[in-house]
Amino acid sequence: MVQCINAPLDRTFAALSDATRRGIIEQLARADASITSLADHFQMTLTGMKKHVQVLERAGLVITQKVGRVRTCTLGTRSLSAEAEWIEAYRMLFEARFEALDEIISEMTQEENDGAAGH
Amino acid sequence: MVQCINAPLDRTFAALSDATRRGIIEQLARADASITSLADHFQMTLTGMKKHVQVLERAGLVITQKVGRVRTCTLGTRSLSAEAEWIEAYRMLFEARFEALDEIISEMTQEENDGAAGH
DNA sequence: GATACACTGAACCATATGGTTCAGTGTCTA
DNA sequence: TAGACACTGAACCATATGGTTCAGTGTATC
Repeated sequence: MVQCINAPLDRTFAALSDATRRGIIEQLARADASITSLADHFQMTLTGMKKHVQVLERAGLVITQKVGRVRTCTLGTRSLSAEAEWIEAYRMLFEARFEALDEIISEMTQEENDGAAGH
Repeated sequence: MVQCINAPLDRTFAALSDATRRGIIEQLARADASITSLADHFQMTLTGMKKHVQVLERAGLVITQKVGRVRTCTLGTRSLSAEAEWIEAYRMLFEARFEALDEIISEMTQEENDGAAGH
């Protein structure tokens, strides 16, 4: 196996693959919130919301703390740097391919011009 | 519902949440490959590999073309810009929170200093 | 102390995911 | 034309996901 098995990356991308969870993150970026208020906002049962929050928590994107009977959700301490890095690396590869293509094209153009000069 | 339902974002993040699929992308960044060669590289059945490639294809990350009996997989035309933007927006929110925290802390320090000066 | 509130856990359901095997179909190649 | 090769599709399996209901447990509040 060549590919690196990176469970945190797995979990984070999986956590981000759901619109509700991305919405929760956007919501928490504005202000901390309880499970109840989030469930209310996303029109979902408490239990359903708790599951989403757990997924986000496992991915390190959200931190929760229970005080009294209220569990407050806060944006986590991770800045998604590993994920940003992966995507950035991909984009660089992607750009590199186009640059390579550009090179090939310019080489071809060069050859064409040389060929034209030769005639 | 406030959150934006963004199916492409869903599909891309879901596609990236699997280490094998990230490996396939890395592999295709080096060179185009057939289903067979990918299946071989990742020690998986052809059928299994085809499913992974289909997931990547649906997410627009990979393009495939069948010539003769060989289906060749190429890196897609998408540069993951929407995904990079989402993550960047998140990181800005994240940083903003720390800046706000910094402000609060500096305000607190200011007050402390003022208090010390008052004594 | 009764009642309402906020969450929790178990159980259930439908569907998706990640993999397999097996039986084709179509394409090279000797 | 026979055989090998590359893929495809259906069927199956175990597990995960995204949701629900229902029955608690613990905490505020009147």
